[in-house]
Amino acid sequence: MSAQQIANIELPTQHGASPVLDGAHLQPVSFFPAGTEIYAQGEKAGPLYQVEFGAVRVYRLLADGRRQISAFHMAGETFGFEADAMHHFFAEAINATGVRVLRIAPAADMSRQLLPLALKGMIRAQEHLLVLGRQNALERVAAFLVDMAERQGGLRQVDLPMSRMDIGDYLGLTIETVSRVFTRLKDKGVIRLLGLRSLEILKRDVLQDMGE
Amino acid sequence: MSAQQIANIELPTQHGASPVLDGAHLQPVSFFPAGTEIYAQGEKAGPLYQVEFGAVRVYRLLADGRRQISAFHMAGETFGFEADAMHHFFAEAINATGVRVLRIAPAADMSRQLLPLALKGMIRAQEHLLVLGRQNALERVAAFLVDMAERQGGLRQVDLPMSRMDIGDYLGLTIETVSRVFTRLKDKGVIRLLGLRSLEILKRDVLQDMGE
DNA sequence: CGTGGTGTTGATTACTTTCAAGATGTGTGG
DNA sequence: CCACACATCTTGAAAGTAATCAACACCACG
Repeated sequence: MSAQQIANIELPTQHGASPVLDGAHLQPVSFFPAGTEIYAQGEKAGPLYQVEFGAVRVYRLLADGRRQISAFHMAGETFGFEADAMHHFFAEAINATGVRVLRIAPAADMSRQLLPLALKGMIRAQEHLLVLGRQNALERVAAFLVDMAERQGGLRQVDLPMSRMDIGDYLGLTIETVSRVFTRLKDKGVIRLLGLRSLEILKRDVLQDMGE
Repeated sequence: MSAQQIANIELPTQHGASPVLDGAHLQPVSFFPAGTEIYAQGEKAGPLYQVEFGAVRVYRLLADGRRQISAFHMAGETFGFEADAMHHFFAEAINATGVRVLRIAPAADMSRQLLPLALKGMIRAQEHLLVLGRQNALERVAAFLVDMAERQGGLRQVDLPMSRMDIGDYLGLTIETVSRVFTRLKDKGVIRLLGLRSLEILKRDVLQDMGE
C-alpha cells in the first residue's frame, strides 16, 4: 500500500447496491488523492479493492515508458485481480478516490464469490482486445463512450473522470488522435462537448453502430 | 458442443503434468478435426476444456467479419472461462485436436481450484492488451515468438501450429505484415525459417529485447 | 502433375503518429 | 472576483507505419 494514502475514513457506500462480497461493508475505506498510487507492479498482492467514489486506472508500462491502461474502475466496481502472488500492474487514483480495501481470507466459500468477479474482468479484457486489435480510432472512441455511458446508467450526459492522455493510453491512441475524433464526432452532431470532462450523447444509435 | 465432433476417445495425457483439476483424468476426451468448432458465441456455457494434443484458437468477431483471436491454447492448457452463462467467444480446433471436457460441479471447493486458472487467463489477456495497444508490428511478432518458445519449453526450435492468418488475427496485423516481419527477422539473422510452420530462434536475446 | 490454398513480395494508399504552435481551462493568489 | 500561469486540449503540417491491392511463388493435396 502506498505511503501516499492519507487517511482512513468511514462513510456510507455511495452506490446503493448491496456489497459485492459478504462482509465488505465491514472493511475500512481509504482515501487516495488524485494521481496517487494504490498498488504498484511487483508489490505483493493480496487484498482486493472496491471503489466507493472517484475513479481508478490500472495500467502496465513498457521499459521506455509507453503505457497501456487495461481498465478504468468506477464507483461500485471491484479490482485488484491483477495479481498472482505479485502484482503485474499499477493502480492509481485518477481523481480523489475512496477505496474499500477487502482483505480476503482465501477460504473456499470466498473463492466462490470471487470467481464471477474475476471472470467478468477477464471477459472485459478480452473484449478490449478486439477493440485494440481490430478497430480504428473512430470505432475505439465510440466504443469507449458507449461503455462509459452504460456504466453511468445509460444517461445522455457522460462524465469522463480521466484526461485525454488516460483515454489515449486506454485505447492505444495518442492524445491528438483522441482529440481529433472527439472533434469529428462533435462536427457530425453525434456528441456535444459540455466541458473537457463532460459531454452529451446526441445520437446514441450512431455511436453504438460505430463501436460495432 | 459442435456437431462436428467426431468421436470420443480415451488415451493417456500427452503432457506429464498432474491434472490441473481434481478428477480431470476421469473425464472423456473428444477429438476435433482441424477447423472445427468447439463452442460458439451465444452457446450456453458450462464446461471447461483441457487441451490434450493439438491447438485451439479462441476468438471474437465484429459484424463485418474482422476477427480478433484472444488466445491460443496448447497441450496441457485449460480454457473455456470466456463464459458468463453465455459464451462471448468462439473456440475452434486449429489442427486435429484432443480436448478433455471438464463438466465441473460448481461446488465451493471447485471454485478454489478454478480461481487461479481464471486469474492466469486474465493476466495473460491484460498483457496482450499492452502488446496490441502499444507495440509495433516487429515488437508484436517478437513477443509472440518468445511466448510460443517459452510455452514449448524454451527450445530453440519453435513449432507454429497456426497459419499466418491466425497469427495476424492474434496480433492485430494483416498476414502481409506478419510475413514481412518474419522476413525481416530472417534477414537480420534472428530466426531461421525451417518450414512454414516451424522456425529456429538464432538470437533469443535480440528477440526478447524486441518484445520488451 | 495439375490445382487450390497459403505465403511472400512489391507498389500504392490510408491512417495514425509525431512535431509544432496556439487555444482553452483550471487553479491559485492577489 | 479577477488575473495570471500552468497544464491540458485542440488544430495543423509532415512523416512514418501498416493496410490494401495485386502479382507471383510455394506447398500440399488429390
